[in-house]
Amino acid sequence: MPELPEVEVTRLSFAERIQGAEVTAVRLGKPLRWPLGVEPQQIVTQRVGPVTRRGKYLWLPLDRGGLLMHLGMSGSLSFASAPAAPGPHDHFDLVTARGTLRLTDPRRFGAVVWAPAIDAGAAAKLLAGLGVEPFDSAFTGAHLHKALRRRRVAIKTALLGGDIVVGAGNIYACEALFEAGIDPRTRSDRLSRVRCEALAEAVRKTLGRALESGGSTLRNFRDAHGIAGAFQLQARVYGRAGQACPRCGATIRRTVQGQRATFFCPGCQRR
DNA sequence: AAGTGGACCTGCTAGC
DNA sequence: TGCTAGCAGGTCCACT
Repeated sequence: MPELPEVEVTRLSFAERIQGAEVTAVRLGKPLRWPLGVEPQQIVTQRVGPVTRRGKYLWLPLDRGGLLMHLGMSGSLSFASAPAAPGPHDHFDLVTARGTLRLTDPRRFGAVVWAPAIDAGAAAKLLAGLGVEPFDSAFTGAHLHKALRRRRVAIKTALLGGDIVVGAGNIYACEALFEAGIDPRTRSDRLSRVRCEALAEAVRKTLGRALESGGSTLRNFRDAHGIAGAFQLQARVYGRAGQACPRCGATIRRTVQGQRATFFCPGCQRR
């Protein structure tokens, strides 16, 4: 589910309200991807600081460390002052005086992990190796071109890797490549500098538009207020195999790369 | 170093 | 109507 826009929309929807709140209880459901890494009791009485995002991870700082959270494929966070009784897919509650932050995640690929600091322990390990932020000034066509020079994998696969630029998952990688007019099967090291400039711009534009739309809701994504996203309605290739390309009218195709579905227009996306 | 495939887990849908 | 195969927004890890 959640790619960078969904994670950022989620962050914006509860960060201000939870900041400064004291943790009064922690409730764990079924195991998530990794163990919490601390006794829940150790978190109680700590205060929540400003929530930040790195790639698709959220960092929730506490007085003596913090929690690194990931929504996996099917996770979402809610923040409510009077939460319902936990359901079968509610696997983490951070109860505070201001409300309860709850991770709901049917597939349990998500995670909540304690670390003494964002650059220490488990957090450091998980965040190491992430690429640049797409909205950072360091993310340029030149950066992309330099990184892609040593890669022979298809550009779609390279974008999804997250070690060059973070944030574009399967939907937005497909959409950005469409935006840039690049065939997703193009070998990374064959992309010219000019096309890398176009791609960097397309990634920013695509993620930016999704952010403005509140993210994409394919199945169950909601922000912490329970609001669904709307970007999926403006997706131009993702999930549209067999339909006409909105730009050139050719039939959109579906293929598989690295065990993930890829959607593209054979008419206006070139190698 | 870079690339590949498998692993994690559950729910929904299309098709028989 | 009921069962089953296939698919889903991520990413870590082991292995070549």
